[in-house]
Parts: sequence; C-alpha cells; structure tokens
Amino acid sequence: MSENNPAAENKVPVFQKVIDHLRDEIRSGKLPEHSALPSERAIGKQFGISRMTARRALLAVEQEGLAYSSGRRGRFVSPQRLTYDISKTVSFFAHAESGELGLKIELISKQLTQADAALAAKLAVAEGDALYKYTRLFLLKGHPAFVEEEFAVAHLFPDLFSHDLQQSTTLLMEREYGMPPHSGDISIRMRALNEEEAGLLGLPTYNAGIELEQVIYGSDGKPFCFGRQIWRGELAEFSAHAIVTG
Amino acid sequence: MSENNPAAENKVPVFQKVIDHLRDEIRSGKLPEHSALPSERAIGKQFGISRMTARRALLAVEQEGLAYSSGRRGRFVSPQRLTYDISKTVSFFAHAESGELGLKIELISKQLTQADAALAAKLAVAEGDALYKYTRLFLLKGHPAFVEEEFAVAHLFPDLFSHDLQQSTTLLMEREYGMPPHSGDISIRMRALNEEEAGLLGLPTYNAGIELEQVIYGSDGKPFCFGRQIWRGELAEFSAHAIVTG
DNA sequence: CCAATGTCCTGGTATATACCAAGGGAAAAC
DNA sequence: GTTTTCCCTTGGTATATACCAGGACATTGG
Repeated sequence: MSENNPAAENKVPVFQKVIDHLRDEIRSGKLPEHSALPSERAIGKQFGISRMTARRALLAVEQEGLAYSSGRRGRFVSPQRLTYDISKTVSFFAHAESGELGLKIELISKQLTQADAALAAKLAVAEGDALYKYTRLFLLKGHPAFVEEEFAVAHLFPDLFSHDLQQSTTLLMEREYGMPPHSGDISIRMRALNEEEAGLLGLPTYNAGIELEQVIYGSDGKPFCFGRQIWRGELAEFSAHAIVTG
Repeated sequence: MSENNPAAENKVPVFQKVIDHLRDEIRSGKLPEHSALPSERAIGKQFGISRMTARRALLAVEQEGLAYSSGRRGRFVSPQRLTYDISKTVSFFAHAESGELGLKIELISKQLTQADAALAAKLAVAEGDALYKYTRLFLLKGHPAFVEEEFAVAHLFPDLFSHDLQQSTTLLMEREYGMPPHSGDISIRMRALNEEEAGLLGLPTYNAGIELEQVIYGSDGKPFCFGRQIWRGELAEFSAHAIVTG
C-alpha cells in the first residue's frame, strides 16, 4: 500500500474499497440493524491503512445513511427507511401509529412567542401576534428520526400547554379544540443540520438532512399551525399522488 | 493556535469558525453567486491553520449547499434554490420553461431495454416487455441540476428515439402520441450518489442528493412512463398541497 | 451494597507532509 | 497567428501523529 506510484493499482482510492466493503457487509445483512461497525482504529488495522483513511470511509458510509454514529460510543448500522405519504395526511404521528413503528415523542422545549414577519405571513396573523412554539424529538424504536418545531396560533388554542404534548398535536387540536386539519402546504428540501438539531439527532453538525415544512389549514381555509421537521435523511421517504392540472 | 491546551478558547472548533466566516461571506453577498471561494491553501494561510483543517471547513460549506466544487478548478458559491411543485405538474421541464431558468438538456444515453421485475410492476407490463430507456442531464444556467433516467413503455411510443430527446418528454408524448399525463405517483428521498451520477453532477461520489421517482399515468389510468431523477440537494425544493382524507 | 475511581475504548479535532491529476494560462515553438 | 508545451494552482488522496472528551466497565474503597 501507499508505494510511491504503483500505477498498477486500478486507481480506485483506498477509502472507496473500504466503503464498498462496509456497504456489502451492511447490505448483505452480515451486519444487522443497530449492530456496531468496526471502529476507525480497527478498520485501519484490518486494511493496513491509517486511521484517518478508515475514518474517511466510515464518514462516507455514515453520510450515505447506511450507518449512524452515536456520540463517542461507535458507529452502528442504520435501520430501514420508512415512507410518509404527504398527499394523504398532514400528521406523521397518525400515519406512524397505524403501523408498528415504536414511535415516541420527547418534548424538548415549549414557550409562548411572537410571530415574526415570516411566520405572520405563513399563518395569516399580524406580526407580533402570540404563538405557541414547541420543539419535539420523534424517536422510532428508540432512535431519533426527526426534530419538529411547531408554531400554533395562540388565540385558537387557549391553554394548549396544559395538555400533554407527547402526542399528535393535530389530533389534540381536533379533539380538544374542534380544529380538524383540512389541507396542508408542504415543502421538502435537503439542508445541513444546525448544532442543536445535530445534537438531538445524534449526527455530526454539518450533516445533511431533509427538511419538511408544512402549513396546516382548517376547514375554514385558514392556517392554524406551522411545522418544520428536520429528518435524518436516511430514514425518510416522502410519497405523494399528483393530479396534473393546467 | 493549537497550543497544548488553552482551554480559554471557547471550545469552538477552529473549523467551525472558518465555516461561520465563509457562511457570512456568502450570505451577506460579499461573495456573489458562482464566484470563487478562497482555495484550501489560501484559507489555511489566512487563518493560520493547516490546509486539512481549511479543507474540512470548505467541505462542510459545500455539503451545506452554500458552495459547489467544480473539479480541480476550485469551489464556487451556489446559486439560489428553486421550487418544483409536485402536486401540480409531473413535468419539471414545463415548470422550468415558464420561468426564466436557462434550462438545457443533455442526452447521456438511450437504449431499448427490457422490463425487470421492479419496472414491470411499476409500469403494469410483463417482465421482459420492451422499454425505451434514456438518461439525460438537466442543466440550469449551465450548471448541472439533476440527472434523469426514464423508462417508457415501448409499444405505446413507436419510434420514440427518432424524436429529439432534448425537450420535455411528457410534452413530446402528448403532442406526438396523444398521451397526455393525467396523474403521477411520486416519492422523494435522500440518498448517496453513485459514481456516474456524481461525475455528471460534478460532486464527490459519496455525496448525498435527493432522489425523486415518479410513475406517470395517462387519462386511462394506466402507467406509461417511469422516471428517476437525482438532484443536487442544495438546488431543489419540492412543494405540494395536500388534502386530508380518511 | 453502593459509590467513587481509574482505565480503556471510542470518536473528534488538528497538524504537517507528501504526492497525484487536472485545469488554466502564459510562454515558447512553429 | 496558431499550436504546442510547460508551469503553477487547485483539489484529491493518503499517512503518521498528537491530544481531547465522553461512554463503558471493572476495580477499589467506604
């Protein structure tokens, strides 16, 4: 390895071979879901390469979504991806409940805040109007899947915070306040995680994730809730059925 | 820099500061779209850090989507993100044409092939049935945006390849074959690029992108085309309007 | 029995160095 | 004037090394 210039080598970078090897081990099931990958030092020794090169390969595999790192404990094989049909429901929770995904919600923070210009426009309220804001972490089978920040128009949901927020808020709003969701505007993009999100999701800070934003409208056509979810990219798949118009 | 243990430093990693600095330069407009970022070596010198640390910061900024690298020419500031409304149209081209995005299509390959099990199921044909397959690269203002692989049921579109494929194929199918799109099933996920895609999009191989798959149905409710697009993650945003059912 | 301590493992950060390959442009050759 | 050649800059790969911080776990001390 690492001769001055073998040139006989297929020009395939060393770290690529390691990536391919790890990918195979995972895809083939030799390494089952949530099992530990070899450590950086172990891979370096196994392949006769430096730790930094092994690390490069592991980071690539991690970024690919095949593995996730868990702080300084090690890297583990990612679980299966799950699908979220955005054209049928506006609540992931309702969707997840129907299956057997062990869904758990952790409340990270809640506060009463005021609408800034962007939120005011989205929720059709005046700038400065009171909004409930709460941040929650959603776990599937004990593993972080996405972080959601939600803003609800305060005057529509008096004493919202007196209720348990570790449940579907759209269901809560429907049951307790008679505000069923009728439709939603959704947008999806890929972006980098900020520090807080990365910490909650157990990812390196500048990893990419998928952001899903949605404005939820009631039967009267007026928006009452705005949510912003940031997903671990390897976990989510969003599906929809579109009817062609105009 | 790099004393044994200052501990006075705010514990903020060096590369983070560089990232923040670059982000500011880009966000503030000091570095306009498509302008060159400082090179790895230049940043190393400027901040008094090693090239590898500077590189780390640049890769993070790149991954964030704020910059793109162009082979060994350097890194440049990314252009604005654009939005693709998946609930209204099934053709990105038609969407893009309406705006002033300089859209160009490059034909990468075309062939007549046979449906494998997965494609047969998606297109409601028998396994082994003839399909047209073509791969195209879509550029916006001269910059690669996504690669699309499309499969069309062959017997519905005789001599498809005699037409110009550097245009919207849904429009082509509608105009030349009387097969307007009626609806589509779409799914979106984040995944890593393979070598070919990365090469076409000008990205490192293991980079993440957004994959959009769609089956297009005609007025008779039968599928006639399947497409798989892989987007540069920082360029795309997908929006939809959902009506809550069930 | 339980708490505190210490050791070993892990990944995270940072540096210094080396060479390669490809793009770009200036200089030299035609 | 045009083509060719060469050099410089750029990113890409790879290594060796160093220290930090946090989790896991066994050992020790009360």
